[in-house]
Amino acid sequence: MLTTLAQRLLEVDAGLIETAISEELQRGEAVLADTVGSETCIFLKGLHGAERAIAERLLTRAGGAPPWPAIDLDKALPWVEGRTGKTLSPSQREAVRLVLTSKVAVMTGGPGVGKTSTLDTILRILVAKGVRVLLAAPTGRAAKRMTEQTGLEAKTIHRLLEIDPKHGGFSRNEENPLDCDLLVVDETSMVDVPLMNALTRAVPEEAGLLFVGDVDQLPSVGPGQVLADLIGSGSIPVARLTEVFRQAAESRIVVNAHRINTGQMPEPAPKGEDSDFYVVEISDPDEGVFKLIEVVTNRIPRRFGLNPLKDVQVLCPMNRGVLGARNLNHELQRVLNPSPPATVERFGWRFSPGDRVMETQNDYDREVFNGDLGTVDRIDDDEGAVIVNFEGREVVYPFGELDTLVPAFATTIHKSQGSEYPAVVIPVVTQHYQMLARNLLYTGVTRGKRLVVLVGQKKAIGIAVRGGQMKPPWTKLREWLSSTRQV
DNA sequence: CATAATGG
Repeated sequence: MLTTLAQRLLEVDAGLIETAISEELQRGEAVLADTVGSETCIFLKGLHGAERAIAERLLTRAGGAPPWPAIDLDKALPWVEGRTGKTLSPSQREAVRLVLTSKVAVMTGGPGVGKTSTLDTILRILVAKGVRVLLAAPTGRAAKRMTEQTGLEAKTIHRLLEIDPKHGGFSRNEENPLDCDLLVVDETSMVDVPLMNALTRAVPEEAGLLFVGDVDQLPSVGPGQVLADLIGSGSIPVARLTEVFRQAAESRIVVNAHRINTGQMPEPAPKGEDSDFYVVEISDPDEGVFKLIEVVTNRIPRRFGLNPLKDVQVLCPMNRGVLGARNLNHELQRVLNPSPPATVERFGWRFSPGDRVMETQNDYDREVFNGDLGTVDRIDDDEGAVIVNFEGREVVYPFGELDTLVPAFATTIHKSQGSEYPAVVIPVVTQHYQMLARNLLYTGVTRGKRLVVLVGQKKAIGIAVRGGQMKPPWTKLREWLSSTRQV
């Protein structure tokens, strides 16, 4: 893909490009993948230069003291607990202490470990001390959720940095830095090198930085693995939250998420025992489609009383293939909403009352964000619009504006990042070979709150758990951060 | 050979 895209872009021989790329790699400069418009293109740029700049800025700051005065936690913690009515665990308190004494810090942990309440405590203390805090996240939904959870306004990183498409960059930079004492970034695992470069450029040197996220989730699709490198470098203080509060410790979901992370096959509960984690074995993809539909439409509703239209989410490693999100959307729509009273066909999809749908772009006017799930309420022919219900709120989509709406009976694991569902069904077959990886399966499995069902080939699950096809790391951020070559 | 995000 690299070479074909580069070839199309540069109109040169593929062999030449391969040579150029390997030479760049030899020299310690690498290839940077970036996007222009909707096309992913490859540019030969100094990716490592960007990583070095990030490392230098972070190391300079990490060496300094935070801009807020020392905080007496023996007083501050009881004060917060009195207001929230929540008591923090010892590991959460330690995380609060570490973050409040560090100018640059990382807070990481999986779902249910209390990242949110720990962050809330940190923010309450700092805001009460008059510290100017800014909050940001890489996606619109994550920013919206952060706003709801903290009661403070959070923006997408792009909006915070005031993206300026005309000049192809951000208005916020060294010359026009953000006005804050601390910038908190949530869902940092989704931030890639170019965005982190822009972000660190725009943070004033005196200000602190806190990166929150789950390292075990999928890395950014764009270049780099920024959060993993920040943690792996050993040069930045890391608060790791591991104790799981949300689900009982004996939850098979939690146990198996951990097993997947450590390269072990997920283990179903002993036969006959109640569980929240199941594996339905299949021999080939076509049988998989049949069994998956059976699981979603019959077995889960009957055994767990869950509604397949609302509670069950199918999460696929990819869009393509019979067990891809695209095909399963058609199949599930056919079975779950067989004879709707009305139908509108647009952009290759059918929309009917009862359909589960997803918005795929942030719409700040209608307050609907990329990844938000809704249900088609009705089709208004007079108005020429589809009316979609998002969590009790009616949103009107004129027929001509349905291009950002897609059926959501099935979606990709990538798109599910940052969402949770009562039940999750994940097809895993060797057809998904290119995508099979630990963090992909981990991310999918940890989206399920009450029930997870893998419909797959044992061989494919094995490939994923063993790490799939490992790509050589092209990035050097970790090395830049670890090295003593500080400015 | 596949995954995804941003905004006016």
